[in-house]
Order: sequence, then structure tokens, then C-alpha cells
Amino acid sequence: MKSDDTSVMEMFLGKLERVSDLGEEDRAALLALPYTIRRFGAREDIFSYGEKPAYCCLVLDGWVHRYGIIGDGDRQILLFYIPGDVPDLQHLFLPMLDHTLASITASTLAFIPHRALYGLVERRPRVMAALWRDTLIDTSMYRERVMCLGRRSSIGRTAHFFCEMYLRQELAGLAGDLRCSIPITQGEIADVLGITPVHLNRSLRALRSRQVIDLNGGYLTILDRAALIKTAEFDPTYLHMGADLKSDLISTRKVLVS
Amino acid sequence: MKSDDTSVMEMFLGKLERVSDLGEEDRAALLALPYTIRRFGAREDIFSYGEKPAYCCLVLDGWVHRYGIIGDGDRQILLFYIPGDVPDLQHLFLPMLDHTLASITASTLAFIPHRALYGLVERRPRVMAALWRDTLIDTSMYRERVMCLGRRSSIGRTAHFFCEMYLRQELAGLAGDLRCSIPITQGEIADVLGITPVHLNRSLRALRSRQVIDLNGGYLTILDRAALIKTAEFDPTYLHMGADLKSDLISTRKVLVS
DNA sequence: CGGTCAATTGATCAGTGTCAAGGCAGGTGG
DNA sequence: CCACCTGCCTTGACACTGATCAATTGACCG
Repeated sequence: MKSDDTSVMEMFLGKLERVSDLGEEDRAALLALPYTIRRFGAREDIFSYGEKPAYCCLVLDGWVHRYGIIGDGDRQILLFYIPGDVPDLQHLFLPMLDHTLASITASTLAFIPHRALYGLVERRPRVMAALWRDTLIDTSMYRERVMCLGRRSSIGRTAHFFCEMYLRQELAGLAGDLRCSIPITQGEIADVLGITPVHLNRSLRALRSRQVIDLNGGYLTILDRAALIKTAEFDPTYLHMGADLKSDLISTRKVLVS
Repeated sequence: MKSDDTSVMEMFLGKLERVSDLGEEDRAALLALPYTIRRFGAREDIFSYGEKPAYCCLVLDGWVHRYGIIGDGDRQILLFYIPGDVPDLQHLFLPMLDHTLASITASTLAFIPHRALYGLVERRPRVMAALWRDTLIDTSMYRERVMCLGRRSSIGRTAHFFCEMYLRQELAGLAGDLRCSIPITQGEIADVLGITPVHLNRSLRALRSRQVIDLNGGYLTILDRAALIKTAEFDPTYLHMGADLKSDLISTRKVLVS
């Protein structure tokens, strides 16, 4: 299924332009990128360990995640991706996967051929900078994950996760008013936080009983912004969000970008 | 202190060429990069949280590391860098640091102005690819760190750390014969593994008493390769090392690159 | 020859994992 | 339309890994 509809690529463009400057021609070139749409059910592998994909995928709908397996089958989820993200841009220059990319919920993805992207980054320095930068923000989220797993308690990690997922969705225009979708199971959240589902459940109970959040029916409601941020020791710098951000979660006027 | 000596940049070139193809002109352009040498004592900050450096630094001698601080002052070391590494290439396109880069041991670094690198990546696609790729391998190491902290036991992390540091040094021509330098304290190793120094010490004791490694006077000796790899559940894929690698640690003929 | 910092060890404690059981909700088939 | 099934959530009891506190030893240095 091929399409010339520019609205798909506008999602990508939107994400890039929140943190990078592009010229008119850059925009046009990005909007003209060829792509193919594919749909996935919940929990289906998209690209697996060892593969060398020839496409990058843009998440149009649903949540996607990357995970690795250690030894006897323990899964560690590395990162979740939401609509607007291009989770595998990195494989343009690091072809072989050392982990697996998979859907979490039922998802719709646009696959963009590597060839088209190579042409773009070689001819358009600002597009190169924007894409490179996007892969670096990805890296930055991993670093924060390392901080979480290394130094935050179970409840701190849980709070941090909600801060991150709310803010990322808010930036993408998918959330607001301290309420957002968390369309995954507690087992999956536990797998990204490096704790057991049982223990995550207890952390959730603690946050709920203190009236910090409510998590119900796949939706998160942040009841006490300040308490959540404090519990998470959340510093949004690592998301490199753009200076003009207006957020219901973060009120500081700090310049976050670049 | 400025220099036209090409031997400094050859270190950088060597690292890039182990995993990327470059043409003759690319090589010449890299060797012609301007730089300034600076020396640091042990444990001095190089670029700090919030800074926007105008240089990338190439480690010529000594170990360097990146760390973040959470809330009340808990330090988490994110990654160690060894001679030949360019730890902050990423700040070309993500200028503001969300963590701190610092020396561990006394170190010598070459500072390359961002301006010179921008010119290079815009004009030389293969250099762009090589540098981008280098930042992506950095990312890959963070991913593995997440796996470690999320899923490996204390002793597994310890073994994994030794595998990684030995192999990286071997690749850089700084180690061989299952012996390498580990010029840092147990406290620093503990800080990267997300455990306490006391507990790291016990893990070390376990590895030592099982005759797996010896760590002494700043040197690591791997006594039982197979046991170390097994304890670490070490899979070197994430280092994307290059297919022609010959290692004293890893004997598989697996094609690891790309 | 103290002084300082790192390594080592022991004792105890807290946080998280493991095991097990029950509850709840949504989906399916009779 | 109801009964059952399945997957997820929730809770309790207990075990274990790793943290904390504290003291000792050892190595290097001025």
C-alpha cells in the first residue's frame, strides 16, 4: 500500500521541527519521502535481533517497543515509542539489530526505504542534523534509563516512567490536562523498569494511596504534579524538548533545547 | 598548544576505520583536522551539565567517564571511555549536556573544534556515516548497560563489565593475552554497575575465589575465559566490532559488524 | 612515621523477588 | 444470555540479594 498523502510525513516533520530548524526545501524533501503503510497486531516483532532492515519505520498509531533478551530468556524492555517516533532511524548507519523492535499495542507504521533517507542526508545538511539529533535524543533517553535503573528506587522509577511518558505524549500533541494513555500492561511497565510485576503493583498502590496518580482503564491521571515530579526526581533536560514548550506537567520556563 | 602532527588524528582514524569504510580523501581530511591538546588530572570535570561545548574531545591517554547526578547527589557513572574514543561527538548535534564528562585517571585529550567537524560531515558523506555510526555504537553500549542494570545480578554485571572493558581495550590495541589495565577504584566500578562498593567487593571475591579473574594493582587478568563469559552472559554483538576482529577473549568467528 | 584513601570483612537491615492464591473483566461459545 | 475461560491485577507470606553501618587492614605519600 503506497500513498502520496503528505499527512503521514507531516507527523515526522512535526517531531523534527520541534527540536531542529529546517528550510522550506528540507520540509518539501521530507514530505516527499516514499513510504509504505503496514499494520501490526499487538506484540508482534517488527525487526528482530540480527536482522538488517532496509527500511525505517515511523509510528503512526499505537505503541512500539524495543527489547533485548538475556541468557535464559529474561526480557528487558529498553524503550517505548509513541506515534510520531521513528524508532529505528539508527539502523541507517548501524544496520544490524542487537535487540528486537516490536509492537506493544496494535499499531500502524509507515516504512521509509533507507535509500531515500541516504539521499536526503547527503544532500541536505539540515535534514542530516535533524535526523542525527533525533537519534541522539534517543540515546539521551537510554542514559536516563541507566540513571533510573542504577539509582532510583522502585517507586522513583515508576513515577519517573509516568513523567516521561506523559511529557512525551504531551509534546506529540497526544495528551494534556495531566491525563494520558498508558495502553500497556503492568507486566510491560515492570519490564522496562527492571522490576517484577508484583512489585510494580505495590509501587502503584503506594502512588495511588498517596493520591499522586490514578492509573485505570489504560489511562493515567496525574493528581499531584509536584509530588510526582519529586518522587521521580524528574529533570526533563534529557528530553531536549525545545524552548517554546508549554506543558501541563512542567511549569518552569527553563530553556531546555539544544 | 596546537600541532600538525598527524599521529594524534590517526588514533581517531584507526577507531573509525575498524567499523566504517573511508576513502583516501576522507582519511586525508580527518588527518588534517585541527586540534588542541589539553591535560587533565584525575577526576576533573571536562564539560559539565548544562554546558554547550564548542569542541569534541579525543581521548589520547587515560580513562574518561560520563556521569549523572540524581537528586540528593547519588552519582551514576554512565560509561567509561578509553584512548581512541571520542566521548562527546554527540554534542555536535545535541549541544547541551544533560550530564557531565570528566576524567577518571590523569588524561590527555585532543580538542577538535565543532566547526571543523561540521564542514567535514557536510562535504564527506562517508565521514558523516562513520561519525554517526560511532555515536550509534555509543548508544548501543548504553542499551547494553540498561540490560545489565535491569536484568543481571551483581556478579553478572561485574563479569560483564570486565568482558566489555577488556574487549574494547583489545580492539583499540591496548590489551591482549587476557590481560588489561583497569585503572580505577572499586568505588568507581561500583558506580557504573549500580551497586555499592562493599557489594562489588564481594562479587570480586566470588570471581576471584572461583579462579575466574584476578584484579590487582590496576590490572585485570582473565583466568577462565569461558567461565567469565558465561557468568556475564556476554554477547559482544552490541559492540559492533568489525568482522575481521581477532580476540583473545572471543573466539567465535561470528560476523559482528554492521 | 603518621595520615589518607582504598580494599576488605562482618553483622544487620531494607527493598525487592518469588511463590501462591484469589478477584475481576472482557471475550467466546454454547 | 449465561457460563466459562483467559489474561491481568491484586494481595499475602516468605526468601534472598544487595544496602548500610562499622571496624580493620593495607598501600602509598609526604
